[in-house]
Amino acid sequence: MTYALPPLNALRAFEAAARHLSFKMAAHELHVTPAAVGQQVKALEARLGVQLFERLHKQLILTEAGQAYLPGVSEGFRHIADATAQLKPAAAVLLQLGVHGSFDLRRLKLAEFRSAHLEIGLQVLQPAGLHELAEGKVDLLIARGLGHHPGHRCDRVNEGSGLGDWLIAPEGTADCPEVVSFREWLRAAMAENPLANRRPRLVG
DNA sequence: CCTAGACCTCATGTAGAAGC
DNA sequence: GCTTCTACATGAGGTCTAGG
Repeated sequence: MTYALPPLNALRAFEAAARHLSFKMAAHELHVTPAAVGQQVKALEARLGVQLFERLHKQLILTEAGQAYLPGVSEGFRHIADATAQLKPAAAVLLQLGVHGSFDLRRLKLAEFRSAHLEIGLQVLQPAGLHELAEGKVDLLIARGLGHHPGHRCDRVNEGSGLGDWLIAPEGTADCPEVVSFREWLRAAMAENPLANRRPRLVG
């Protein structure tokens, strides 16, 4: 059996834009530009022959057709997400951790973290910096002395010591369960080994 | 009224993949 | 290797709102 489906990227753009009622917010969620979202939605409308949004200035409104279409599309994506979650492979989530060069990884006891969180496949890239985070090469970054970055959540993981080490994660994923788990683990490990960030050491 | 900011549209260019 | 298609980015421009 085949399915007469519109392009899934266009559906994602529509679904995100309909939820936020904003191309800009949808673009932020999907990590593309507003123009890309607008083009995807426009292409979807052309393909369906139905106008899904009413474009007002500084405001986006779902047409009746859009309102009728949205629940089914959202439900479809939810089904896909559920089905994906039910696969439950050994490491359902792959987490790429970037670490600045002078950080001593050995005191973090990552092997214990991996044992405690079998559902998380943790991989480490060192040295890594904001460049790697921006390019998406890493999902999280342990950086030194850098506490504020627009669009990112920065949590200090070793209170009260020098420049400090910060765990930086994109706002969109900062509250994901696996990220929260790692953040808590990191804080606990840093509290247990307060000297972990003071001794530059090459690893590898 | 003027200006800045916000948001979207449109035209154009780029990059990668696929088909020939 | 060339062409086509898809997806996306960039930059200019239009329109509205808010503030001075």
